[in-house]
Amino acid sequence: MADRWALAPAEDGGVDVAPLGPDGLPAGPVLREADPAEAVRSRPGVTRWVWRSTAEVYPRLLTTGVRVERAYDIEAAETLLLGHEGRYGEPRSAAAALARLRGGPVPPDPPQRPAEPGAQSSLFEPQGVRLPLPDLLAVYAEQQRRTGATAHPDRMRLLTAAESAGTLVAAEMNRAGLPWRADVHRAVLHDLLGERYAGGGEPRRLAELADEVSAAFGHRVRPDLPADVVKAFSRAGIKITSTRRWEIESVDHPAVKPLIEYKKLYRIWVAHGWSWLQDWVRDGRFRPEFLAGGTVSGRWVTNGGGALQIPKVIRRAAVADPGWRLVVADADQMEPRVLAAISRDPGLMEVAGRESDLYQSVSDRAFSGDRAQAKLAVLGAVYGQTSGDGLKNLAALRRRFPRAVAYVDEAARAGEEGRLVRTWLGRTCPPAARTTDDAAEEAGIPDAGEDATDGGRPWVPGHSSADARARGRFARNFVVQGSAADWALLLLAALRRTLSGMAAELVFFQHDEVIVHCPEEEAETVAAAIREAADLAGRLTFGETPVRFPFTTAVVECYADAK
DNA sequence: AGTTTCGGCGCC
DNA sequence: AAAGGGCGCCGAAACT
Repeated sequence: MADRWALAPAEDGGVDVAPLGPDGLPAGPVLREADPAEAVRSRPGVTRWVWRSTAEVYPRLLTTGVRVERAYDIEAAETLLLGHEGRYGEPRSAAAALARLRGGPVPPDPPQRPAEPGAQSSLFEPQGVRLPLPDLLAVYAEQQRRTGATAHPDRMRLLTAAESAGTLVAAEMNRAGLPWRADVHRAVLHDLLGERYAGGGEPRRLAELADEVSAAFGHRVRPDLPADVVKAFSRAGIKITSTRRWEIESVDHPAVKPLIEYKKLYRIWVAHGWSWLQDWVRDGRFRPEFLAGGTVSGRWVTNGGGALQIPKVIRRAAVADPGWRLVVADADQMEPRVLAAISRDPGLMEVAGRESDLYQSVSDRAFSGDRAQAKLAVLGAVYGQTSGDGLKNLAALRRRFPRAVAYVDEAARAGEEGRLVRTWLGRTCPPAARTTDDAAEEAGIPDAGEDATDGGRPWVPGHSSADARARGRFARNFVVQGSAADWALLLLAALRRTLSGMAAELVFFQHDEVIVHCPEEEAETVAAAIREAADLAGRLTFGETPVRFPFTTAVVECYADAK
């Protein structure tokens, strides 16, 4: 039996399936199956299912307990391929890809569905435009051809496979949910915010803090209204341009302390308070909807629930089931390790080849042991800091790690000039909006796989506009953040494979952090599996380099105890 | 009245 | 010490 099959839902609730040959072309007749789950279950030898969209097919399979080993998500691949071809903005549905292939009118992508609190059903609504299997196969064959036409077909194949694996993990995590104790959450809220008053107004503690702020100003001020606060400070003879915390903190006024406390608690109340609990927690699970590849950099997003922004104090409510544990693992100093791997800077690779604290090692070499300065310098280089101490420290970083800094400088320059910038595997940063004439004269695309350095000559944002500089910072950050996202996908894929025979489940993923929910006796195996997956992902993503990707792993009952 | 943008802050 | 990159979320403000 072919190890690769294609699958497309049919209009009668069944599915069409067809075997594919090694070349990706159909290797047998299209078969109609009445039961989608049975169609998959009865073909255990299939190692990769090719389908339009994991979100269309997989949630339903999971409800019947059917999992697949690998997938190829045609629409995820289309997004990556269009980006790589410099065609960001073109519709990326399979139907659009077919229209481009056949020369018909290209349908626009359907509008994104907004988040619906608690609507698990949304996972089972048809998403996007269904395509008959033969059409799907035509699009797939064309994608294979386009993949082969990229500068590094092997990397692009790895990227589309990794992104597809990500869609499987996301669907499985959406189904599993993060173990969540509503009673603990309520206790935390009561502890922080006090009693709720009838009528849905502010809880007691917020009302008290608002009164304190008003008392400090000598008149009624609503701390949740920035305009009100700016006006109140102005009346008190203090000029502020915003009510951001860092700006207010430097002000000497008795209203500052209760105001900052108010803002902190207000945030928890509106974003992760009682209504959040009502909306997003059911049956002991927090169920956000993870969306793999939701951003151009490849980072995931969640639809609803703010799952990637859970405040630390609220993590107290994420508690393993009785007899189970949470294995919480986050990558140590991911950004500089990724920068070392993509820039191939010898000094930084050597430092990143150790598992010990990388910022400490960098500071020993370039900052006389001042770890905080070293960290700021590295993050400043990655984020494109333009002023302050970070800039000064950047010079020290550049002296010791010239190739690493030159690498992000070159990405920034390319971004400013509107050229395409790619991650190591070929995920591509959208260039600034420009005319098709501009696009036509594109040449010399910098590629993470090429030597992109220029001898370490500092790059300075010269006479470019503020807009161009912003694009430069975006591109500078993209090569690191995007390559990190690529690596994280490979990590998830490897970990998912290891866990497939166990009771353990991946339940959370946040850029450089994973949580696995597992029986206590599996915890150490899981922790080891994460470490192995991280190193495997490093080798697969970036090739053979000395760079290591260590994790800090904690086996806990409660998420809040992990750090 | 309904929709979009803004300000601010949470996480990485 | 200063205010760089990404995202989502909420209510208020600013619109149509």
